[in-house]
Amino acid sequence: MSRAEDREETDCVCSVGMKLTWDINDPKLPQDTKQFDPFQEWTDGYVRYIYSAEDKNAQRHLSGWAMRNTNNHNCQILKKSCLGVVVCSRGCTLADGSRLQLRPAICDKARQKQQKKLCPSCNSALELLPCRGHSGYPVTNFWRVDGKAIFFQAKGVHDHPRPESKSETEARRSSVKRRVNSPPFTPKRRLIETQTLGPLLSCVEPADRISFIDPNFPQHYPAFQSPDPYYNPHNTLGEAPPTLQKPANPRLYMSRPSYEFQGYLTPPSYPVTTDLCDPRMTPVLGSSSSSSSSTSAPLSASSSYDTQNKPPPGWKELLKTSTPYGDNHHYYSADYPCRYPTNTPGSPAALQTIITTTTKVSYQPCPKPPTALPSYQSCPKPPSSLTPYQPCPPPKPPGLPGCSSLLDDASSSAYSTEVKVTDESGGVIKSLSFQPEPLQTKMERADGYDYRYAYANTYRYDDY
DNA sequence: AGCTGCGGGGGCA
DNA sequence: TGCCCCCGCAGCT
Repeated sequence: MSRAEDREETDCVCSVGMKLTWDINDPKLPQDTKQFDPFQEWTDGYVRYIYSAEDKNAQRHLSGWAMRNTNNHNCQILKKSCLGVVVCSRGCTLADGSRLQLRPAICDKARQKQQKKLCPSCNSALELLPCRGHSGYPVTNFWRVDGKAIFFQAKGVHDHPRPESKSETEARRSSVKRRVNSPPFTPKRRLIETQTLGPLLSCVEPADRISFIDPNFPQHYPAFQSPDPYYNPHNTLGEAPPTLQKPANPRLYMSRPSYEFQGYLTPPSYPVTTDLCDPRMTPVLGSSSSSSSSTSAPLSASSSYDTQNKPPPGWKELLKTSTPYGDNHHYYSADYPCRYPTNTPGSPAALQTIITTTTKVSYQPCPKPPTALPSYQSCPKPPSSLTPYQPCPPPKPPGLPGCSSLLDDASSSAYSTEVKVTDESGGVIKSLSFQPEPLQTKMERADGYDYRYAYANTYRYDDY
């Protein structure tokens, strides 16, 4: 795809990065950037963002998607490609029709190890749904540091559900650790806990999955709408409905409660961070979100990634003929190879609250980014002059680095939401604040842009 | 152990 | 030539 096409596709979106015309490969990127985009964890589609070089998440090239480094032989541009998502090969469902959506391990070895494990629910093999959202290839993200800005460009539309976010995976891991280090709890207690924190797994009825490839499938995939509010692991908060009416979480009926996966299934003190990082709920994680490294879920896919990652023959042709991106409404193509459905926005069920935590919604402007903070350029270069792309170790700026800027009129009116997740003793485990997605996504949605997966957080915006 | 980034290298169009 | 991918390595957490 040419740069002009990219621009044409994305110019309708009004992030700071989209307002300006540039391409990650341009010799010179915009230098007069005075405003930056708030960090977007769940980017999707052909989008561009310009982050502040002070943004820690941007510095770490963070993404909710499982992105692995891809060598593009360009040391100035860091390229990452999406690994997809790990699901149960049988599409097994729990009582509520939920299904696993695990984060593939980034490390090849870890991923292979992950693939050897079984579904904690049905014991069947797990499957890695590779991402083929970019002309049959994985969605790619590009990062480039230039001046005081970090330029981000994404190419492709994820054709699979979201895996666990990095923060989720880390939280689960730490939850497992806590569980290991703490006295075992009874199933009864787990019931309470799950009812309180909600499920972390997402799923779709197998039938839905089958119908997913139905060319007649509606653009918004209502058929995939799960009646269960717990459908998506990300709908931990924003998608939360006003009530807590919900039967016991199906995870309670996992056949192997002692499975190592249980920490993932029923974390007693799981920090609800998932969709607080949703681009539609632009996170303001700041330094506290400096998740060092996430890990893959302790599950595996039955099929080889490498095999699946190979675009099937005729894929490109299919995509070309369907021109899924031609009109910037890629999801509307009947031929678009969406392989995995999710529920639909607007679903009342999807709006159900699943965490009973201290949720405070405050309306407050995002502070302007500090102006005199160290930039990438100020960092000592490595010995090798051939590696210009060397993000500095995260500085320790004051204030809220994650809320580094105001986008425009739209974003300036944005407000942040702070969520405090408390443990059983009432202590705050994690306190996060986040913002609704920037205007960009709003406009996308106005175009019917991103309803594919109907991540419950999407609803939040509408609720606003 | 796993994440991350870098770099060499092969295949393909 | 550009893009894709795989692989190994090293540093870090």
